[in-house]
Amino acid sequence: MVVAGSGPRSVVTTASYEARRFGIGSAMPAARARRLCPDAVFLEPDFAYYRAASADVMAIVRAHVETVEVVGLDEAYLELTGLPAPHASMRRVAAQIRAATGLGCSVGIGPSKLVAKVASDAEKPAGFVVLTREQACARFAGSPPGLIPGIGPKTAERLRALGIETLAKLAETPAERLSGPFGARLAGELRRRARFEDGAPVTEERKVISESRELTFDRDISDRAELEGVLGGLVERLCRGLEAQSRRGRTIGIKVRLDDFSTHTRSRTLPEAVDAADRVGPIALELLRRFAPPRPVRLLGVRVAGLEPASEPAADQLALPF
DNA sequence: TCTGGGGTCCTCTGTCGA
DNA sequence: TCTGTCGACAGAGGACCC
Repeated sequence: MVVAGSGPRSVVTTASYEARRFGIGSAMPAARARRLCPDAVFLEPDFAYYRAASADVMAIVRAHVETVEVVGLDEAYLELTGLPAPHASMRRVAAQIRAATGLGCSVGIGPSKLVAKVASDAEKPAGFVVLTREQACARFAGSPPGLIPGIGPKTAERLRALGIETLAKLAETPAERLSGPFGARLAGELRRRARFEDGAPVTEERKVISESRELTFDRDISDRAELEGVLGGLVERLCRGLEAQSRRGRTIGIKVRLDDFSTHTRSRTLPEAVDAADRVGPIALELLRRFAPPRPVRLLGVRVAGLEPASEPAADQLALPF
């Protein structure tokens, strides 16, 4: 089974383990997935349903653990420090999630978020892996650096070019050798992560700092008026969302992806935060007109950043005469 | 056959005021 | 009064995550 949109440019949201055996994976173009496995059952994603299921799962998790850091729809870090029997607790949580929702989950337990994350990925689906930092180092010594969250395809490729193909090799590579190509900061971070050293706390609150709406067209658009019409619709959608959440922001931005897949952003920061379409719209429009896409456009997006609660009325602010 | 949507964070560069 | 330095901020691009 493959979950993917039906449009000509849709990508795979996820795929069952049976489908993955055909080489199908997340973010792959759906057209390619169809060629790899024409007999697969293709389903349209239903994010409203996933959000509801996610809320059910997270409610169960929160009933057992005080500090929960939710990362996306299907993942969360739980602070287990202080729990009398953390392993037994997590077995109970997993069993309760399955009983209440029919959904399985993978659990990774470790001294840090990094170890826990890699442990939980190690034996999907329905894994239950407990590791110390030292055990993680030993178990994944021969694994490629890309196993570590934060080391993506680009960084992995650059490491490969340096002859670094395993986590053990990365961990023992002198900082000086890495700081040339990666800079001192990233070099240190790469070495630390390769040793599974991570002190990041489990933080309950993830503050939202931007919100956006974007759309990839079924066919590239060159017509200015058509683009401006689409932009207006995106602004309406975005601002309805912002107003519903009582959020507003100071930085208005647009995103344009051209037919050569190059991505361009333009933004402007205002003296005061806004959330209404009649404030955001004209600025987005001006940014688009000024950018004047030099090639057919494949994707158009609009974004409001520097978000703050819209609750404080402007009357609270002192008006200084100039 | 190409490559979504919604986010965060980092880096680099330019500008401006202290 | 002029100049150099530094930090904050804005803007752009890119890597990465689910």
